[in-house]
Amino acid sequence: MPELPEVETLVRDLRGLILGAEVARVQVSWAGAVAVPSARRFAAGLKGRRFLAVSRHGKFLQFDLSGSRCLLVHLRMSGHLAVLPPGAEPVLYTRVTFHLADGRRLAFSDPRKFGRLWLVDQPDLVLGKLGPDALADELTAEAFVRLIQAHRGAIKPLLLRQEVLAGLGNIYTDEALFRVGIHPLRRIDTLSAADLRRLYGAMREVLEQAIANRGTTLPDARFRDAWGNRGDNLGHLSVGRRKGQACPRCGAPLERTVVGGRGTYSCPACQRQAASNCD
DNA sequence: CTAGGTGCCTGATTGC
DNA sequence: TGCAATCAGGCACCTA
Repeated sequence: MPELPEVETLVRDLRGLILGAEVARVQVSWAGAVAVPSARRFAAGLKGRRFLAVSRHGKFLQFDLSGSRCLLVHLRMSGHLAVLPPGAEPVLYTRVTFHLADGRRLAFSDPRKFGRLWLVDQPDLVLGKLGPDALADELTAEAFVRLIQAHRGAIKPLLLRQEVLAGLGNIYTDEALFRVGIHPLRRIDTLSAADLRRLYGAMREVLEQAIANRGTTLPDARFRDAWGNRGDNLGHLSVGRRKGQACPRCGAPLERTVVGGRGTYSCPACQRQAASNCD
């Protein structure tokens, strides 16, 4: 499931591949993939545009196009983008194909059909609801502490809310909480500012390490970079998908629970529930 | 406000 | 063995 590091990996790859390229024609194979506008207007509106910039906001990819238009892509669960050389076999589950003027294709594939694309004049119409990006320079440790302390309830579900903090998903949230020994259900009001500063540091480390490793490709997942290669970060996960295996810090068997409806991996010894949750 | 549920989807996994 | 039921999961949306 692409989270911030996987999206960043794709952004960096695509930047090198398609900047300056012109869209000759767009083929929408599944109209549901286009959120805004209609599939027909989406295809027509992209024709003849050039890719001027590629960036990322949380898990959204942003492609700035000539003519002051903007293509936004969210991969959700199983979406992917790949640049195919002329004559390459089509990718399975391709939903939208951008035929480039130089003969290559940018293919958006998505078996689960959760991913969406937008063609807009103002990206803020879609991105404006997002909280600060988890790796943004402006998100200092102090800003992070204030951001978290503005909310109540359990820490993990809050970290997953994109309108609060953009970019974290299930895997890296679990990793960051493990690194600082905080239980996923720990109530925010029981965490000190020092706890939250440490969580901030762990979050940035986990994300930056995953980007350096070109993302995490889970055994049963499909994430690939723009070249079709798997990410190398799987072996660097401490708890993710390691139910029953030994905690890398204390050796206790790691457990899988459900928090906020999401599979959650943690160490029952290193990440104890706060006492205040039990009174 | 937060918590908890449902629907969207389909490949993989589980159950009988 | 084989088929059907269930699960996973990001996000929007709904209700309590």
